[in-house]
Amino acid sequence: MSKELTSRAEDYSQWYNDLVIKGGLADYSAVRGCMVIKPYGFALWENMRDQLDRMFKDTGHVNAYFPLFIPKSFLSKEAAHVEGFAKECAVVTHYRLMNDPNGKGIIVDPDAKLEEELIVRPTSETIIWNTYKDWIQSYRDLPLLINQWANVVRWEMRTRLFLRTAEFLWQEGHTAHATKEEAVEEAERMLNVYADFVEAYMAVPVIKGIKTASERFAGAENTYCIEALMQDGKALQAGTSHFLGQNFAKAFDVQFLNKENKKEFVWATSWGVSTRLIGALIMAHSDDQGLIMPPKIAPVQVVIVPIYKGEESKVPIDAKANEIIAELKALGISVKYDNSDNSRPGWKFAEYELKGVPVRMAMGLRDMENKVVEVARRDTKEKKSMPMDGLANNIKKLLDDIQQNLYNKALAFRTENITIADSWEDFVKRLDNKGGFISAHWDGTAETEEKIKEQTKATIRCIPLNNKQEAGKCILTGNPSKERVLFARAY
RNA sequence: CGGGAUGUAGCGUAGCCCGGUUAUCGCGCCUGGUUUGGGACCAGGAGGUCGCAAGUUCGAAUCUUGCCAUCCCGACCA
Repeated sequence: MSKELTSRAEDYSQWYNDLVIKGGLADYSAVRGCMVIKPYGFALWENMRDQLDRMFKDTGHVNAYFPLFIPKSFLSKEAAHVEGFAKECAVVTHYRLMNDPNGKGIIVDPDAKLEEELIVRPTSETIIWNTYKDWIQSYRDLPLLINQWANVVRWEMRTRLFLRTAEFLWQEGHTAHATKEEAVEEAERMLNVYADFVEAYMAVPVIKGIKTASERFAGAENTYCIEALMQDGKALQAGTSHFLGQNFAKAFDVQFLNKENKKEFVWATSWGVSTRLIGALIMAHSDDQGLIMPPKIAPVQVVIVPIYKGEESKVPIDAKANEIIAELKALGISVKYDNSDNSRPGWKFAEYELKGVPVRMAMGLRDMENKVVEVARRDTKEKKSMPMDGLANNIKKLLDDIQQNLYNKALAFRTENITIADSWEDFVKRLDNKGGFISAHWDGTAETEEKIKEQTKATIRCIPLNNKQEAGKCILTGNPSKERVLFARAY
């Protein structure tokens, strides 16, 4: 394995790919546009998933599972929805293979054509609402608060590890409510859950907002989102929560009897975050030495590297290490003890830095005599000796400190990179110079939004929640505007 | 689907322009030994349809044509 990562300044996407691959998270697979998530990357995803799942359950949701395949006719029931997803669907047309009569391997059996094609889900609204029709009759059946952890397929033209793969893992919540107010409240609640998770666990600050009509989810009445800023100045949509109105209820005829014994269509939400969050994590924190994992979701929080001098010193070092490991584990800290003999300490140091393990401890006979260990933190690369006495508690504090420091650093970066533009020239200059979020006036029309996108590649990332109302002039057209919106180039 | 590039051992590569013994080097891997405080060293060893297919030639990794695949930049998108 090559030791150096490509410098960020040189080629950001190469740097990103190196981080993912050399950091041991994932790799390209034999299938175009799909990736293999390696054990280290999957452990990270599991930590994120488990925490999110707890938060969903704390807000009253339960998990279920719906089919991978969606009959083609389901997808077309909601007009905007099919319009949005039709271009990127994988379609199952046959159910059997056969030997090629010409002896050239195996072919699709032409006699095994499906009556109705099946779509591999790009999202599950349709199959779920088709099911909800059977589950909902009365107001007593509401609200219905269900989440599923699943994989989905979107046949993208161009893919990027974690950020945009043909298949990805995610969770999708689908809820049904008796009133519009309740549904809106739910969509906002889940947006807050996402924001809390990303900020508190991933240490990535986000901006909560709503999408403009043209950036809205296909079939939604309103799309809430959290937007994060990456180190190259581009924005990343980290999660979305949709108020679906009664669109899907009407498309799938899901009605309930209210207390007055009158039929009403139910109100819906859906919300999701995906393995893309891992991409956000990488691009928000990593440096030229490799990944940096926030302690709260790091697959390994502490790695201990023993320093041997000859076979006989292994015994006492191993013994002491095991004591320390037991103390750390008692505090719920995940530890890896790497006493493998096939690589030397220096190699291990570099390797765990590449993988982003928050805290590294090195311990040799010298340290044992002095009753200390060498502790190095990944975020600042600061090294110091810490006494064995009270070590576990001090490491716990250190992990908290690293978590906080990562967040502060990312927040400072983002604050620095939200700027205001009041003229078109300034707007374009800021985009080209350092990127970031640019707060500017917009006349509110889709046409202007489109023109800005064409000319600058910048899109409106969101209209921040509780946005300050302020009269101004549109950056492009000069038409009146009542508030600023956030523009950025995005992934 | 447009523009660019690349395909040689598990990974990274040299050789290609100008055809010529047994295809280069590094990492990794295997065996033995010495080592271990920032990517160790010595000795020995295994590993190759040079992306695929045709063609030119006495002879092709190298030249020609076609195909395939991948990556990067666009369009599309979470």
